[in-house]
Amino acid sequence: MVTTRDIAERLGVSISTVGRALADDARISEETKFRVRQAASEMGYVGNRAARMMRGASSNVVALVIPDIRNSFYSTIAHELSKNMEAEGFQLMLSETDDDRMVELRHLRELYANRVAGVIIVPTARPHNESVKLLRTLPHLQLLRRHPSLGSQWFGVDDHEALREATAHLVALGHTRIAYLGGPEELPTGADRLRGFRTALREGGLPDDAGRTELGPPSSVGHGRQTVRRLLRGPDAPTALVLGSIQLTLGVLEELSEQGVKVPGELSVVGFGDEPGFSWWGPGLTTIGMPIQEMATGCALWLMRRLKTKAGTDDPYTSVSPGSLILRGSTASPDGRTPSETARATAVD
Amino acid sequence: MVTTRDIAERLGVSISTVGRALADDARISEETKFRVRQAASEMGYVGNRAARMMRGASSNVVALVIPDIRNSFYSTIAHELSKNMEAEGFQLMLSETDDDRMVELRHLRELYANRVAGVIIVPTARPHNESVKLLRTLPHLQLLRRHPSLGSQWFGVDDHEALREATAHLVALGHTRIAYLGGPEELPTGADRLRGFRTALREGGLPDDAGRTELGPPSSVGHGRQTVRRLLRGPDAPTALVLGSIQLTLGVLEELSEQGVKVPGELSVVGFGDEPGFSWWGPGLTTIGMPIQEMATGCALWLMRRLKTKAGTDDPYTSVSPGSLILRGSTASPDGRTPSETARATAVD
DNA sequence: CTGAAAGCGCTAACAC
DNA sequence: GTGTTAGCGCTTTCAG
Repeated sequence: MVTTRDIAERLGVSISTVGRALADDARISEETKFRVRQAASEMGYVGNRAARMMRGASSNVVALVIPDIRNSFYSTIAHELSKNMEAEGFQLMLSETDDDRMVELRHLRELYANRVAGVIIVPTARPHNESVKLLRTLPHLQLLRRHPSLGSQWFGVDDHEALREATAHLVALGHTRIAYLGGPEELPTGADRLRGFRTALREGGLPDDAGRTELGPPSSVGHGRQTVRRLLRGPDAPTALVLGSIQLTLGVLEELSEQGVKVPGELSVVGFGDEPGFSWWGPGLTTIGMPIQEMATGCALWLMRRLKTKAGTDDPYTSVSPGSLILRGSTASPDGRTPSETARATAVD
Repeated sequence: MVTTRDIAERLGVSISTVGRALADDARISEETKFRVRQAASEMGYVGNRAARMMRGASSNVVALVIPDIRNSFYSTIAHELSKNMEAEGFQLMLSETDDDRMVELRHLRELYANRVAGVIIVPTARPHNESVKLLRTLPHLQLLRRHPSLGSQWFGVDDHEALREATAHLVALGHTRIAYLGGPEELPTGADRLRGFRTALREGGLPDDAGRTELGPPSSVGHGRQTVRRLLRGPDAPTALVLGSIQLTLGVLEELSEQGVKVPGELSVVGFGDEPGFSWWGPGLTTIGMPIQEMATGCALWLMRRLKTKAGTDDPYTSVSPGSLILRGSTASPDGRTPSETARATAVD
């Protein structure tokens, strides 16, 4: 492991001359700088960041704390962050919580021990008290989910509006028995999406029992499969289904394919997110597209700026990106007409 | 930022006593240990790993260097590593190279500057010379791709056999114009897969011009779309297609869906990898399943052991996991019979 | 059982 | 222009 001292000895100069030369200090002659850089390169010198950090330099590591990287929302975010940060010389640390607050805490402790420069976090439903304390002393940013105790720097999407729009689409088609399958209410996103669903029903003038809600683990494909199977077996089976998470959507699609359920004939479906396979599923999945990429880029740029300018930019900051409903073939009127036929019929009426 | 010194001052003991108490040194009385731990906890003390590293402690960070986390192979690997490492108190650094050797080099420099404990890398086609040097001084492990200059610690899958098996399946069905679309030959995986394809043709007794190979960027969905479009337009359009990368498969599936190509009627297709949507694509995609998860777990365990036991376990190590052909509906004889019909026919013949 | 002191690699006063 | 020195937070001799 070659150090500045090694270079100094070899060149017969002092350690600080080497340090200054490498830092391109104005007081060092060009010739010395050249010799030092030459030697450093030859000897394979790479500065020790641990030592620099002890001298007050800040880390160049930013951590991303998320439930599960296999969820494409999060891998998109990780990619976008990584790309933007690499350009600025930052490295990305990846911490998966599996939505377990104790795992989250252990990660945050490690991140703090490593004195990371910043943290971008999709918090668990109820972060541990110590997690909150740790984050208070670290530049951080919440993503998607927003927990009041973790400050007011937040980048997310308009979950309420997205679900409202998706549900309103089904209401407009004439559905009166609509089910919503999404994450638990204790997650901020889960609560917002559920509210959006209910808002649309209310605005559509539907009675309270028109909507049926099934909440559960948002990242469980299996839970999606089981729930949709149960929903369809019941006596008052819904004629339409709105999803509130990618993984649940994946489970539902698998199950519906396997059972040979006719979509949109027997059931209209609105998915969540827009995965590669969604467009070729059955008649094409009508789904809620989320601007994850844009959000992640914004988030990266904001944090980079925050970290570069030492300034205490701790002002509340909120960025809400809108989702968009992508219309394909999986939704139709309960009587079997397609959306366009319904539109025409409505126009004639 | 609270240090051991702060604790020492508050308790009126020396810094070394605090250090020893926190390290659970045998020479410190239980009472003192208790008081120190109490104070540390109250004051929110978290040890500074940078300082520890300067005293010779090793980092608890392992880096994963991959082309693109959005590729589900890599996100699965990242997840599996993360899960296994968290249990051992390690953190995961994520570095994306975008298959650019200069980006790869910049990442490796940073990783070295941060003195990471180890590196798990899916190398670019031709790593920079300095990258090779850096890796030599760092415990590392190659994943999937294997570059001779980067040592002989490698975890991967049997690409040759996987493609051989997939292609043999098509040959057995009676196809005589088979196309292979995969990554460039300069990637070790690309070369192996291509060889597997050719081996199967040869073993099937097909002439050299039976196989048509299209090599290109393995992670470009768009390239997959364009190539399949071009292939199908030609005069000698193949009757079967084997894919050699996930992203290319995604592109091909999108394009075939969009163009309404009849599968397996007009074209038999064998995909690469097994994504959620592959089972519900058209008639179900026959595809090459890769045991990525098992490989990643093995890889994590191996590296953890290697890092825990300071021992210089630098013996060559190679682990090859076998892929498996998953039969669904996208392959049939060129004359339109399904695989089972062919089997029966063959039996009768 | 506990304290004093040295030193890891680097940077930044403070000399000359 | 360059050298000397101190000190970041921690561990680890070496002394009591």
